[in-house]
Amino acid sequence: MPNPARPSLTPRKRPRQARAAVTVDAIFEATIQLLIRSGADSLTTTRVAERAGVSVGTLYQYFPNKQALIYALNERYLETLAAKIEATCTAQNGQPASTMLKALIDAYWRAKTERPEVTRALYRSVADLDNSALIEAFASRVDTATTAMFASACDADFADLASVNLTLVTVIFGTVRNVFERGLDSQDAEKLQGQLCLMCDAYLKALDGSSIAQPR
Amino acid sequence: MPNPARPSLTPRKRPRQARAAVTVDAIFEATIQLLIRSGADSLTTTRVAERAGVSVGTLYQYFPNKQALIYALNERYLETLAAKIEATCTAQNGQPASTMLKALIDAYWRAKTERPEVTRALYRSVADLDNSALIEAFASRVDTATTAMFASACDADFADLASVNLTLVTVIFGTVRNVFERGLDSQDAEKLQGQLCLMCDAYLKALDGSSIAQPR
Amino acid sequence: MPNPARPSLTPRKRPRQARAAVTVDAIFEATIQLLIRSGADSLTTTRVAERAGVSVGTLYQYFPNKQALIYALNERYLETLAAKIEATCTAQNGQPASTMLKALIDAYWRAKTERPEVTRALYRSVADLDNSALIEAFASRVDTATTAMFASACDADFADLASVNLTLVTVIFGTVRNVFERGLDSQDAEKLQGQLCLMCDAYLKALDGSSIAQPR
Amino acid sequence: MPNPARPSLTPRKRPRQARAAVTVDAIFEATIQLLIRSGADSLTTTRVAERAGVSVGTLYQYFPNKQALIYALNERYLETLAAKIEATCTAQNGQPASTMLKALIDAYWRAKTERPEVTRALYRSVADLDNSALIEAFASRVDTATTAMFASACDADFADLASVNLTLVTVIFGTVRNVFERGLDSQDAEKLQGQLCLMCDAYLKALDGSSIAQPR
DNA sequence: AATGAATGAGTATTCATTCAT
DNA sequence: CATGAATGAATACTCATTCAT
Repeated sequence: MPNPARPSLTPRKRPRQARAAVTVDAIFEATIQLLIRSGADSLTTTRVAERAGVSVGTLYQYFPNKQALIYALNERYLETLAAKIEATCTAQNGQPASTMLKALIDAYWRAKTERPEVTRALYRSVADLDNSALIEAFASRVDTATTAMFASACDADFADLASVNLTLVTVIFGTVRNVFERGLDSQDAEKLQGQLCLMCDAYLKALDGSSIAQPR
Repeated sequence: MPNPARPSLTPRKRPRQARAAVTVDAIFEATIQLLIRSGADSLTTTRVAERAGVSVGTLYQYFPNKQALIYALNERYLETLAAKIEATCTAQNGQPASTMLKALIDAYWRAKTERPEVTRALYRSVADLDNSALIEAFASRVDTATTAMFASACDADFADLASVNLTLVTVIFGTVRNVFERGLDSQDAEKLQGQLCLMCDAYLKALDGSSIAQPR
Repeated sequence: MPNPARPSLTPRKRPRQARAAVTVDAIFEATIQLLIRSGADSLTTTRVAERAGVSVGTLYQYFPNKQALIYALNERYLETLAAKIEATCTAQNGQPASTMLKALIDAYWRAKTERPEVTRALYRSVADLDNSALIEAFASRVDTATTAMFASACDADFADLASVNLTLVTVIFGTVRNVFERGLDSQDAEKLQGQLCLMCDAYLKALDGSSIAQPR
Repeated sequence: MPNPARPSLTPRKRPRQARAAVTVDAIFEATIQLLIRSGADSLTTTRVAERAGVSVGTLYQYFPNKQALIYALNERYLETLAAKIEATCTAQNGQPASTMLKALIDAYWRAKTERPEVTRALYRSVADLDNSALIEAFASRVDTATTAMFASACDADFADLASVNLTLVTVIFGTVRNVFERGLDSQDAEKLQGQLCLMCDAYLKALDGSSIAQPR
């Protein structure tokens, strides 16, 4: 429930006509570019509009304020990301757990590394914004998808699936974030991806022998 | 080599007298408080000075600009954190790897969770700031300490210690960060800490059987 | 009780040093000049500051927002006006009612006509502003002063002093306002002032014969 | 002669068809509503159009600019008011002066009090607008009507009718305005209306005995 | 050393008005 | 005739920083 005191973060109007959609996309793209080049601090609505090739007024027709613009940008980003993860999960239905893990790690890693500057820029922009709602929505979508996937594994049965799922997702996502934070080069990153797979696999196998997960 | 174009981030003068140290501490504390309460966006030097009980002029006697203040704050924070990790690593010398892992995870987790709002505030404030230098210095200190520790493990010999160390540190730090990002409650967090230990342990054991690590 | 939702109208800080007082006075004077020349609509804080010979920032050190500036200006104006009326009332203590009336009308009329453009400018500027609090405070001060004066009249005793006082004050003030509104020339205005005295006098005499006021 | 520099205040086109008249009326009504609710400052053409249920474009078909809209609104208002006063004056032809006075005061008072928020809103909106032309036209119509009325009084002959008329009209109109300005409650207002009648009556009687008015 | 008044460039945001559809 | 997306000049207000006292 958003605090009614603080200004709205919801878009002012949805683009109905084709050209309006183009306008909104241009604004989003311009925002990303500026975020990458100069960071969130020097992001001004005027510059965004300028770069997008529209007037400030137009920008404000679609976003009630600057925060709402950044918010919407993150929303769009997370939505795309969630969709990718969901697709991956669906595709892995019935596979062995180890294959699933590899696929999940790979999909997430790839999505984040595809346009690394975008990832970095958004990681940063998000900072001051109160986007917990977005994060929560994203987390919930992902949880649902990955949980369903792991539940369908042909070679494992998890006693406490929720816990296992939370662990895996948190570790994977966190590791990726930290790779960006430390600015690891792609060689290190690649090696690390492999080690992460290994680690998660080992984790599942360890569970297998414990009281949490039972061999089938 | 710092870019000469961007303003200096180094403090203007070091506090020599006792009361000056008090002043600087008050400024740091005030900054943290404001960061927690209202976020980096509404952090102004005037407000920091006000809350610290000094005049703006005084603040500028110690910090050449706002960035330098935040930079110094993070520096102080990371220094403390690094020191804690180093202490932990030293204390674990010669222990079994599993014990080391547990200790490292616990130490880091505790340091971050002690004053969660501070952690969160700093995670955020850092965003726009170009603090890669800080992060790198911190990472390097930590790497040295943990590498030395793992090398001394009484029950393991790592074929590629650097790789193993990087993996563990990245995974652990990243996981903690993600716990904050998702805003997990303390119950979930605690459970996750246990699972993380389990996972790292399993990782080491898996390495044991592979070509990377050889049993002694 | 001011609505806490709308921005404060109270000054940000009181000028303590002599030069600060000069600054504030310059701002007030500049505001009046601009109000006279171009009206409230085109009054911008930038222009006020410019004309006052200070920076916008300085203006905002003393007034939290534009409204507060106009509010303070009116406050100052009404305070001066109230003081003049109070002085007049005090001076008339014990005089015959007719003399009092003449003095009151004369004092108010003169105060308003002294700098007619200022009067006109303030009449206008007040429009959108919620200055009912100011008006009320002013009215209350005036009521007290005039009531005390009329009560001391050596030749009359009012059965319903409150009512008589309200009538006289409302009629006098209203008439003056309307003179400005219609833009009467000074000849007409002067004649009207005389007629107003006559009318008020006649009113008091009429009351004398009625049940409201008793001859002593 | 209107200043050619300032934008025209005359309507762009007169509504010829019935539905156009409805549109214009809706725009007027919407303007009044917004004026009442939020004041002249936050009155925007977009909002007026929205509330009137038409597009901004349509609004601009009838009014060349925002000022013209407010101007026209006041014009309409003053026209109605003038008509009411003229009707009252005509109806009083040949009556005793005292009756006339009572009728005039009553008519004006009633017209202003009927929709007090409208009165207040228009009193305010007018402020910045250069509507002296409107006021003058209104004053002239009223003067003609009241002068004719008083000239027909069956029981009085005024030596300086113009002066008497100006006095009465100014006092009455001004008093009413001040009642609104001070925000008197209806009880006080009613009492004041009575006292005003009394006062004006007394004024006429006083003139009777002086050199200005001669008994017939 | 400390103070805090003054500065003014810079920013978010609004809104009257136009004009292509 | 009607629409409403686009415009961009204009404005209130902030805040890092300086410097005279």
